Amino acid sequence: MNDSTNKTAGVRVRFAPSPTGYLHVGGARTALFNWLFARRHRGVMILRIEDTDAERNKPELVQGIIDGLKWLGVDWDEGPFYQSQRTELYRAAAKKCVANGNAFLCYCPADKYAGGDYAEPDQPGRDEEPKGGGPRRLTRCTCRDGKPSTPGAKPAIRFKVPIGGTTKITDAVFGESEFSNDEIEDFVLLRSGKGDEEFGQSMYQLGVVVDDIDMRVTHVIRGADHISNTPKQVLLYLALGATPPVFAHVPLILGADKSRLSKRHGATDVNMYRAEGFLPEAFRNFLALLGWSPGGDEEFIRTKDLIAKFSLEGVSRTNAVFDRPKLEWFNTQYLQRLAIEDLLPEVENELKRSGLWKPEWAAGAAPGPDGRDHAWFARTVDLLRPRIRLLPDFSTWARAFFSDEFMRDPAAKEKFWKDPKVPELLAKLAEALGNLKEWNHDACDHATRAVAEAGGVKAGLLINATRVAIVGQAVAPPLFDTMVVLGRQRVVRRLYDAVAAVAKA
RNA sequence: GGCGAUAUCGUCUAAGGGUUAGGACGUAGCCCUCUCAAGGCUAAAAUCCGGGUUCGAAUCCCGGUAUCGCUGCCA
Repeated sequence: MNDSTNKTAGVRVRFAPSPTGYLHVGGARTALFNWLFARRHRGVMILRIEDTDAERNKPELVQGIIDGLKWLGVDWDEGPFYQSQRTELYRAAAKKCVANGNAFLCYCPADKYAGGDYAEPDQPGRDEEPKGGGPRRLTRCTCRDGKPSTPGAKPAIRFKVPIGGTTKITDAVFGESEFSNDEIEDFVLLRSGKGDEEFGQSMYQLGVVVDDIDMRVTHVIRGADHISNTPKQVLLYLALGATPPVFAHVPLILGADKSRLSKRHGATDVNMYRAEGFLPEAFRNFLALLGWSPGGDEEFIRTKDLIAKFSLEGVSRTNAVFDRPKLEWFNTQYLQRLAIEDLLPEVENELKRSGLWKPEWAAGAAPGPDGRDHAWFARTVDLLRPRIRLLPDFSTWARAFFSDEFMRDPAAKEKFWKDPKVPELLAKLAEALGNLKEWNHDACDHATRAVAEAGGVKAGLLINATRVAIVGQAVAPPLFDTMVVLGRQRVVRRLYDAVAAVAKA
């Protein structure tokens, strides 16, 4: 393939999103690959905002992209640079191309060759209009021979693509491919000026190349949708007297139906996964394995190992389907396997968000009036975590552990309070627990089983009924661990409360 | 339509001429068990089709098909 991994000295990569939307999972994956590559080679990661289309860009979206990257843990060493602030650089480069005969002034009307009505990416019309059979666009503009079609109009600058011959591109993941120059149109470098401007903003092809040269980018790692653009860019590098970087195109991420991932496939905005309560490291691990493999059988790969193992050679050439169930599996794995001190801050944030957090649970804080402190918090989270799927479950599913205001699930009552002996048993248990000399797992265990036996029922019946009584749910951690963590007072109180609740019903 | 690329279980992928084609998610069953998870075990499940090359092809070559991308004064 390529000796890209040998050229590790001075690796410089960039992630270059366009603020026309939120941070898409595809973009996030591209950002992650760039970041892993940079960190792997102790190189430099650059963030560049490609906002040269005033019509479509929304500056307020930049913050969302940055938030998404930060959540993902992808940081950068240089930037963010904004292309909208670098206009002069592009104009100078375009003029240089005109001067050295590689570009020309084009006076054609701006919409002369437009392929049709381009709707927003996620709207239905998009894929239908410009498909096959559409209007044939130009490859060679007549203006290149100095024959302006509309003299007097403001010109754009177009690249003068060589007639005949081929342009070869080398890609670290796709290998070599060759494009016939006659298939490459005379693409626009610089938009025509509006008002009293001589020229407008740069087009994509010019902007990337000028910036990648200026920022000394060594490896261009980006989505495979740019493969077809690459020959144009190679031509531009040559015209500007520069050496092309190593290109590494990464396969696209598709939806479950194997079509391009879009909103109708569900969440595509990275920030939605944060909002849903996925752990960033789990998301990162999942994303890293979409289109890349370390070669072996490992799947649970911590970030530092991701960095150590990442290489362009391991990048696949086939598009990958975004498989949400697997993402969820990664999340539960991380929820269970993370060091407890790494998980605690995430849970703290979640409880703060839902208003259940108490300051005495913070590290180093004095215990609250009920004796609960940071150690209690850690024990409780540890007890809860095997059953948690997403962070918000701590606030909803596990609410009874953090608050005395909780509801008992009607279905759970229906299932485990059916037996007419339940109220009497719960009352007896409350009494027995109240008299316990010690409050620990085994003491609770013995007391509970004794009450069940005395009442002539199987222990399981009482245990399940008690679970519903003290946490309100059919599903919770093992009962006696739950009792210990809740504390005697709460357990006894909730048991009597349950007896009353049954009586009322 | 043209050009480019890709094709291994439903999904993510390993195997870069010789393996019973491996692992993971999901699915099904069993074990564990106070619920539900987790965990353990087991099962079903793939080399797009057709030609070559070769003693031998998932792997190399050609054709077909399918899919994806590009084909904008979008990025």
